[in-house]
Amino acid sequence: MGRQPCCDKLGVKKGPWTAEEDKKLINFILTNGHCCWRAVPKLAGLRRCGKSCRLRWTNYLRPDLKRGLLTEAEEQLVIDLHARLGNRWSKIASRLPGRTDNEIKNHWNTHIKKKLLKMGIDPVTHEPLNKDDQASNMTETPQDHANNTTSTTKNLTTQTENHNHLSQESSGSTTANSELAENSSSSSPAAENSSSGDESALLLADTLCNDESFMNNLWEDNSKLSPPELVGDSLWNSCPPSSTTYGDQKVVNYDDMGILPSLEDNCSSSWLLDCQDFGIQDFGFDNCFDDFELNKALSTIEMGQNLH
DNA sequence: AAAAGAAGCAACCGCTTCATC
DNA sequence: TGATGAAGCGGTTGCTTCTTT
Repeated sequence: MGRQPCCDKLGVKKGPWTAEEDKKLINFILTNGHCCWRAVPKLAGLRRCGKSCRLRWTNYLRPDLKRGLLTEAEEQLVIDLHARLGNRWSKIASRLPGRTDNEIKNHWNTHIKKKLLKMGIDPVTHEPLNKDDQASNMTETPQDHANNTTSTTKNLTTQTENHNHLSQESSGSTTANSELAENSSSSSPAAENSSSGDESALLLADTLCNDESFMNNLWEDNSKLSPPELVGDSLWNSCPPSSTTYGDQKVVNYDDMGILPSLEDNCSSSWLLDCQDFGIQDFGFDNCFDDFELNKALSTIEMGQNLH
């Protein structure tokens, strides 16, 4: 006796989801939640596999999803995390709220991979493809340097002093990344390729990267180099992040940065695009938004569309 | 204007992990 | 402790859209 298939293959619809199906799924989940994905299609009146419903919800319908291309900062973070975690897309996605593993995986394969190859960096190992590239990397400007993973790691050592200062003041930030630290100790492709002489530096780099306040600083620098320009991103980057000053160091507050938008921000942008397609009343959300919030969000979307 | 090729992305498949009994 | 089922994950496929010729 083999394992039961996740769904009855007969009569189960495949392929792209229709607006009607989306509507049913959204209505059902928002009303009842998803106690058991296997039961969802039946209860929601969908001829779909539970797995398919879960995927559709997590990758496309979830209210807290962002839309649009990844920003430079997000891309850089993906590269950094990929160097440390490898193809563990869900782990990477968990560090980028509003982004799905599927989205990041697709973006990696279609954009970042090519970018890295163009820069002469092996997207698998995050090492220079050949020695010539390595030599050219040695002559690059500090700004170029900050735009690739290997250089980010190298730069980390130069910022140790600042980091130590910051980590003392921002208590508790390192523990939030315990999993990263755990993973990076052995499974990182970059780490695997490093010589034993670099181990202490890598350990230091790991420690630094595990410190959110430190990464905030890096991100802040990156944002200076390449401010988000996409209209779609402007929806959730429009609010400047607040910051806390530690001595002469300014640390950007994570939750206030565009890269980690609040749930409210997401609800009022990407998710409402779906509402536009269906008509928000169809979701039975009439009570969730007051008129002001709803009109504000919809007008924001319209403005964004007019810019295109 | 049409065809061909490339790129992007949503969705599927099958394996793994985790929880429960 | 092993069997089972549900959910999660990563690789892959295939459709749609865009670009080039």
